[in-house]
Amino acid sequence: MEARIEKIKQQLQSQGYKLTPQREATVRVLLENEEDHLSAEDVFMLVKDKAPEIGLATVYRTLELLSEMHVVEKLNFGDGVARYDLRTDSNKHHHHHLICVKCGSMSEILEDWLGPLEERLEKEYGFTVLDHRLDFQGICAKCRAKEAENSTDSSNEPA
Amino acid sequence: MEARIEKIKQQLQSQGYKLTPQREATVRVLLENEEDHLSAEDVFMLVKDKAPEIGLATVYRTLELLSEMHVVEKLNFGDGVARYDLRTDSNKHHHHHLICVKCGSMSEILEDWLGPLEERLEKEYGFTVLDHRLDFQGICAKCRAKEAENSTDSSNEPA
DNA sequence: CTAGTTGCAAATCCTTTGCAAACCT
DNA sequence: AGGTTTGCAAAGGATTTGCAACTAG
Repeated sequence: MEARIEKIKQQLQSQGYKLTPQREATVRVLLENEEDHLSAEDVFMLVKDKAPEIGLATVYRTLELLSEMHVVEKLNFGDGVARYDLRTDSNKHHHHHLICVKCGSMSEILEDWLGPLEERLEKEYGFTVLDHRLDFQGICAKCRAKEAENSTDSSNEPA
Repeated sequence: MEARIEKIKQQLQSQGYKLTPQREATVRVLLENEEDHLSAEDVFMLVKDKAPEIGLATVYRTLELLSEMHVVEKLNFGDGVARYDLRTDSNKHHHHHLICVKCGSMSEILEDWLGPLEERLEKEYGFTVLDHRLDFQGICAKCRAKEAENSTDSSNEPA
């Protein structure tokens, strides 16, 4: 973990930016919550534990800076808040989301199923893919099970 | 076109809603701009030509209503504004976007390349797919050509 | 030192909401 | 006539920005 912070520090400094305590605290929060998709507000809450005097604006500024430097990726699901993910490596972060419209849960498929499609885009459309986002909205296994037990079966064909 | 409006009118009425002149004007704007992904503000501007007295709030309310009725689809790219697309049919609207990070242009691939993936999700994850969104970010053919002519070639490997 | 950075509060942007008046069916 | 819908303006939530004070390198 210290190594990753050091690396980020280098990246910042190479662009003339400083790794302030606030920024370091923010990065640590992101490192400690790599599995989640934290919103700026989430990050703010968590950072305040480490550095209570930090302001929300600073968190926003830091996240934006890190985003520009491709240290984090700014994600956007349909819920009106931006979410931030630490990038695994400096380049690709290909994963897919399964968003359940019933319970709001979100899981990930980390496999990259899109390689072949990207090749087609390159060939058929002349489009160079830098990144992609694939979100599936639907009903998760858990909610489906719940539905099945509650009502015997009366949802699919109201016609 | 009149037929499609009539159909939407029916849908509204079947739920106890009315097709008011403002709503009709809004739907007409959407029909006349099916190719675009209009924001609420865009729609508002265009509707004002037909019905100058309309308010922005009404446009928002209408779009939300149409969205709930699955007449339009509310799209969300990362730019802080919701965009609205008329649905081609009442159920599936599977298309993919190619968003160019250089010029901001967006084109669509209407083919549905994801059928097989959705089957895998159903089988391997027990996840029922209702809808999906696949966005590719990258560089479009036009910008790539422009890049190639401007600089001879010096962008890929800064290391 | 001194340019980059911070915290606060005010400002902005998009979207939603309260309410009385106006309207469709 | 009665519930819906409208327009306005004010409220709301997320994010940004101005600015004087502060600090990392």
